[in-house]
Amino acid sequence: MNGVDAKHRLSVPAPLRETIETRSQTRELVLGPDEHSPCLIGYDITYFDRLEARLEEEFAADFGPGRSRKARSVFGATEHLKYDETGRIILSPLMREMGEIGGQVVFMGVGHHFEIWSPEQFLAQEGQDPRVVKLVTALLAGRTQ
Amino acid sequence: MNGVDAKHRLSVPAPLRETIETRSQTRELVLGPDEHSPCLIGYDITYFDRLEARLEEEFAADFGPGRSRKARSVFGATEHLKYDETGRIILSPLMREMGEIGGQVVFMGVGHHFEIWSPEQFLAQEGQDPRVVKLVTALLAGRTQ
DNA sequence: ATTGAGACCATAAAATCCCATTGAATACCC
DNA sequence: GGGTATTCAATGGGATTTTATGGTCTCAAT
Repeated sequence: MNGVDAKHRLSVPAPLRETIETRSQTRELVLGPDEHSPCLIGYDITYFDRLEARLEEEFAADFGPGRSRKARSVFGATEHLKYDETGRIILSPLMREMGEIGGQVVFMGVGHHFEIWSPEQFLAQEGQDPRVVKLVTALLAGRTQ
Repeated sequence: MNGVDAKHRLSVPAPLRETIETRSQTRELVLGPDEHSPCLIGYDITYFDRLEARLEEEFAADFGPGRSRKARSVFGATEHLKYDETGRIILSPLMREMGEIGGQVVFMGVGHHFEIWSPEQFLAQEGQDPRVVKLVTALLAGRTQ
């Protein structure tokens, strides 16, 4: 679990930075609101390209309102963030609001991308896996890492 | 049976390391709590990739909430750990807690992945194979192999 | 002036590396 | 075969590096 300080800075966990950098060769990530849950999702820019390609594939020559709607939902509220060698990003007020983010967050890898959760918000969700609930509960209780 | 030292280091058995390295070409493994038993499960990253692929296959173009929930349950409580040439990993407090791990552990291969048990926890489970119980009992009593 | 972003330096804790020791299993030699 | 070297796995301890995070300073925009 990582803290968000008074300047809204947030350290991206080093292992995550490593995969981002090996995948994309940049110190850059894309953040946005999740479609279904009160959390943020993040990924490296190569995955961003994949999302674009998927949209292209799905709609092809169709430039109707459906495409626009989908594009807005996928890309509309995203931000591209660079982090320096100390690995911190700055969360904008919008991101903090959309992710319901307070003073602490949990990074959760979910395969191709990752999620950023407020631990309290995570535990408030129905139907989470009990193992992950246990993990987040332990994090909240201060049993570290 | 291997010990967990004061720095929470744990030697991964050499034969297991060998299979991990031939399978994945890395000195890296994924650890997480088991779904049903109080133990940890571990696997190499090629198996991790397979889990990812299976998720992709199962949900395909479906990006609904079910997919997110499944991804969180599969990947959410896992850690990727590297080990050096001496073959040791560091067990985080959370992993020790979720695997009910104390000062000693038993590695148990179960096909494409392996399990890490506290010997006491293992013996406390109902319905274990008597031969394995005998083995773990012997290990606990100090009779090696 | 105030605010916030961004660069930079500082620090405590934790992870990682490196070297040394033990001890068991195997190879070797007479 | 019996005894002895040799290898390699597991582990202990210290030194070193990395990480997460706090603080300061500058600059630009408001």
